[in-house]
Amino acid sequence: MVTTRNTRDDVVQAAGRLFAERGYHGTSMRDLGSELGLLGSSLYAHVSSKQDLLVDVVEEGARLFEASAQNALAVEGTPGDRFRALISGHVDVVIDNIDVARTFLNEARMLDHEHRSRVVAARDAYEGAFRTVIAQGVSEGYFREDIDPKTSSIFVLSVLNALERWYRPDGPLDRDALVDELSMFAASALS
Amino acid sequence: MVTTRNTRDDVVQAAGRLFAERGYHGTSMRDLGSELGLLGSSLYAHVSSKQDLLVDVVEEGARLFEASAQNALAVEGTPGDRFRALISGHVDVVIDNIDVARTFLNEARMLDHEHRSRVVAARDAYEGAFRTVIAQGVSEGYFREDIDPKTSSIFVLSVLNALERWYRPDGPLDRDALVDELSMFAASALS
DNA sequence: CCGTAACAAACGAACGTTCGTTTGTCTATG
DNA sequence: CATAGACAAACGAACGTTCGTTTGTTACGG
Repeated sequence: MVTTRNTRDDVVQAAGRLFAERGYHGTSMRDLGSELGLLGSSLYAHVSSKQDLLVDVVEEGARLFEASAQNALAVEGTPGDRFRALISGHVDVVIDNIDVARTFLNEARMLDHEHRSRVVAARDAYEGAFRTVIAQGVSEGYFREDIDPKTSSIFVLSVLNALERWYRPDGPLDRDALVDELSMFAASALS
Repeated sequence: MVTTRNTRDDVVQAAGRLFAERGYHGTSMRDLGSELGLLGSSLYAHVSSKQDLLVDVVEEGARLFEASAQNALAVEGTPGDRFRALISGHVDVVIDNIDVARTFLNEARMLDHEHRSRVVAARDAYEGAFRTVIAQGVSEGYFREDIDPKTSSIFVLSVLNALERWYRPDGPLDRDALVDELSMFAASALS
């Protein structure tokens, strides 16, 4: 008989899964316990509060997106290369961490003011990376001159963030096809 | 002193506002009562359950989007004209009924199976309208030949649905500017 | 190598609070 | 005067969390 014991990371991961599926307020500590074969009360051996779990999941999401943006901004080559790196990195973050990404995108507003403003700042910085690269693309002639980097970055991020809503691992588009389709769509929109 | 009494529509409208802001599970009947200057229990003079309120709001959303799609499909002229009508109608629905739209887009999954599958069907039909018009555009030479109407409709709807997340009535883009920017972006992406 | 102390993980009961909802009563309006 | 709207009290269930305790594993001194 294999009695696997749970670690804190198991709890955080399961929390991400349930928060993504049912929402933060739609998930009870007893729900979360059941998911791990535990009582709700047993979770407090690993975490200090339910809010704490949300903080952990959302901050991991913020870290993942931030790292992806930093990586893309450092890509040498044309603005088009960096633009594609932003898209490729975003796709990787979402499909490799779908629960974290969904919780980050949908449940961050349930955080208290302090933590939420940290997340808002992270999101603004992430959008700033897109704006920067798009502005580079405009000034270097890769994109149309009449596009507004601010508005365009919102539109492009809209398409990327929606991935969380419809992507299925067993769907017809694998990672590479997804990046191709998204890059083509977004690049065409700006060219 | 004007003590306006509340009607059922007042309750549904306030429910839409709170569901949009805090989510269905993040809104209590006492919260909703406070919003109207009532006790939570007083709401039961108007509705039979909290779930009922969600059904009302979400179904109104479904009706609004469906009507908009029907209207756009009936537009005479080029596929480009119908495509712009789809976008224009979507923008109108969202900015004129922001709370209903947000609840429809984000809280429909909290419905029980029966009602949710009705909403999923409505959403599929709405996406179908986009797919149809895009396919017309491809076969009549308005859009690129190598685009997939199914994938493209998802991408275009991603941009439109995200409007709910960042649109502010006092923002720099008014309705017409919004329709212009979105139509330009989407049409460029497909051309 | 054995025995024991320390520890982390989980239990199960209970806490106070909030939840959605029901009930019976009052009040104002048409 | 009938009725719809609101009140206020109360219901049982569920909530997040705490508590004292038990269990299984790990580390170490003799």
